[in-house]
Amino acid sequence: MTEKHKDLDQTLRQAKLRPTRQRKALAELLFSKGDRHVSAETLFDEAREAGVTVSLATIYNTLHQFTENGLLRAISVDSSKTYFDTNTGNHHHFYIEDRNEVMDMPDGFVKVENLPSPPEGMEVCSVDVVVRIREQKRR
Amino acid sequence: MTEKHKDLDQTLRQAKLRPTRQRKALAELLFSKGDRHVSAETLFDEAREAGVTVSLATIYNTLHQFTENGLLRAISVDSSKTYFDTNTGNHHHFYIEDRNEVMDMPDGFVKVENLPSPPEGMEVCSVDVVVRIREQKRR
DNA sequence: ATTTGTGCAAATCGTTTGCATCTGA
DNA sequence: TCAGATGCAAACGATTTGCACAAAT
Repeated sequence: MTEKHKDLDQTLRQAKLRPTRQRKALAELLFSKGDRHVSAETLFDEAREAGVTVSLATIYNTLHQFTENGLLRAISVDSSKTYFDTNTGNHHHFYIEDRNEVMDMPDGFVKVENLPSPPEGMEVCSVDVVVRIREQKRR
Repeated sequence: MTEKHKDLDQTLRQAKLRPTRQRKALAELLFSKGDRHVSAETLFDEAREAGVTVSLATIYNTLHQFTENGLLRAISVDSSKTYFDTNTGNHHHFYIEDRNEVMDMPDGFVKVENLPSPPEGMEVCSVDVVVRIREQKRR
């Protein structure tokens, strides 16, 4: 067993998930090439291309389990598909409207100020900023 | 014909939409009681309760036409349903997670600073801030 | 041996579409 | 009159679910 595989096993165990063949394969696709944004469908295609056999149902299960266990973060930019971000840190997004694509914003300095406090008895889960962008119209 | 109806006709004409029975009824539901957030389904139910006969297809058509013509604004807070806001001005939202409910944030002072500029050749359509909130866990 | 995960196909949910019919200008 | 609007039911795309079978501890 390679080093890489040991790491993946670790990651999965830490997330209290059994390191099954499918989960290891998906974890590798997701976490071994920097920050990524996937949808169930794109990950499914990618898995197929990589020769990994997984069902779409398992892709959905896995994405949700990874999200619940802090390995992924879900983002809603568009009301039709859910995207998952491998960067779970505090940061915001660009959303390219015509291309249905999510991009991380180089973070560390975006600041949201003067937020009104939430209604009585409510607490803040997260503050999400989405900057919708499109190809510049020629003038 | 009442004053109110004349106003609605005006609004619709300005939006280059024929003031049909359905559109007038929906416009009245939407615009005669302050700022509101509806989904196709909630508006549909509301219309039924008000004794207005409209099909769900027409609800969807109308919501989209109103949006394209600046009478409504679409918001994506949750990746499953689309919500429409009768407040088309520049403002942001609270989203109550457990209740699937959108609330306007009292605006005028929320500031987003230090936004990185969009990638070359892209322009900003909008900057949307969503603060996700939930009932405070008792301690 | 027991618990947990997987795959398939059917089911669900929000939304869209095609098309025949109706309505407002 | 006739472009534009409406309603219905069927079609859709993303996601979920039920359940029998397989794999991990």
